[in-house]
Amino acid sequence: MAYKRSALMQERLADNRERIVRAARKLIGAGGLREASINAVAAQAGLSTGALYRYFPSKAELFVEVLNDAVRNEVAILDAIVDGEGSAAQRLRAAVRSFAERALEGPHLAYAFIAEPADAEVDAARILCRQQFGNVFKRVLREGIARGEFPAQALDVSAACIVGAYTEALVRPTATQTRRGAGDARLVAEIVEFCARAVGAPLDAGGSGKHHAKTQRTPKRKTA
Amino acid sequence: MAYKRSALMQERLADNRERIVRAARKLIGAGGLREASINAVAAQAGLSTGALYRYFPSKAELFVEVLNDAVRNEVAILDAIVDGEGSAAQRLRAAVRSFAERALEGPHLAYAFIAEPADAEVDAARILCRQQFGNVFKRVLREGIARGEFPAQALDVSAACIVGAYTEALVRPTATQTRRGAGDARLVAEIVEFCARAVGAPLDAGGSGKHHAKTQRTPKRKTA
DNA sequence: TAAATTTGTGAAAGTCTATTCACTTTTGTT
DNA sequence: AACAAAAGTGAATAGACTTTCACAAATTTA
Repeated sequence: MAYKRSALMQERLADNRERIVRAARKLIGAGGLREASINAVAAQAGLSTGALYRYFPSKAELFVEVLNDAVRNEVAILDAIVDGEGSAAQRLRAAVRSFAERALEGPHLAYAFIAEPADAEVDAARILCRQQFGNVFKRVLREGIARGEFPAQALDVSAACIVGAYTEALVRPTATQTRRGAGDARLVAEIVEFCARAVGAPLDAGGSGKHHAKTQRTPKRKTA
Repeated sequence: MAYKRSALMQERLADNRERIVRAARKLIGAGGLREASINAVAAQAGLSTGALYRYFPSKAELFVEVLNDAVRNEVAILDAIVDGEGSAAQRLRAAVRSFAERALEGPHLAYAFIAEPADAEVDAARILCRQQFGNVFKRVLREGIARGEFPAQALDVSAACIVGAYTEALVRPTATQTRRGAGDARLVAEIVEFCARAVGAPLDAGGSGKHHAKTQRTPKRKTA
């Protein structure tokens, strides 16, 4: 009779797949794509190299999945912020801050996902991801402009500039091995204000942008 | 008696070296680091692979030299603009515009130099280069703030954001295979205004930033 | 428990490219 | 011209990977 996977087996397979993805994400987060060789990923996941190929046809496809997972998660968070309460300026600030804070938690991951190139295949996926980030910002911008909060501007250019601005500002210190923790809050605050000014948002009601009511709490990265 | 290189030979060797560097730059410009294999560079330079190693000890060192050459050239241009006439805001705009325009001429080159990672060695060199770009912008910012043209802000963060903003805005369309030429002027103008607003510069006297006096002509990339 | 089928293993094969090196050609000295 | 030294060649080497595959272990059916 035909072979049928038991429920338990189903679960174990799904679990393996999950563990592979997580292993890859962890390694990328720790040391960029450079550190995430197939062997390393397999070892980290507690499987043999060969087994990996039962779950993913190639390294590239594995990475694309890792990328998409992470971005889906990220975009969901940003979406929630952008579709939330408050003025467009407030929401824009909250979105930038949220993204920046999480990026600082896993700098290599952010870098790998936004900038570090790999196969053509992965690159293609990444471009779509960047656009997804851009789209979130475009939404707030469009709304802010419609409401008269921001001056008229090219949405796509501004959105791309925002993504680029904080990417660079976040990645540079990473590369320079700057000590973590200390100046992070200030760094994030400055990036937020840079972006706010850039889109022509009015000054933050709370003052200089350093000590103001925390309108939106930044959720932690999903762990499940 | 000891071997002594004739003047003619000296010249030819120097010429070869130069040709290798140019070949590498050309290939990188055409298709990024990916396309610039040692074999390809050698062929493009009209030499054998082996010969290349008489001029450079490794691929990484060759790339570092290409990078430094290009950046030195670029920074010199920006320096001239930043140390020139006019308000800080005008000079900042001119610098961003100049950089953006030249980057659009060789998009892959700009990308490879600013973002595309390679060996640790090349990466290290690139970080220094980015800082050099950042320093130029920091100078205008500091001056503008001192003069009361711009509000107080973290120089290093703003400078990094500027570099990041136009990098992303310039690179994204490249990756997306957008048609060149048509929207370029608009793209550059929008990026310039984004950065100007971001540092808190007053509105451009010339209006929306699209049709205004060309205060500073952008020099072409050096060809010699 | 035996046969059938799927899953897991890890050494070996395949791939891609930087680097080397035995050899040829060219250049400089006597 | 004859010899020494340097520059140039490109096939072979080398190393770091991904990917495969013959085989072992585990799981499902009868």
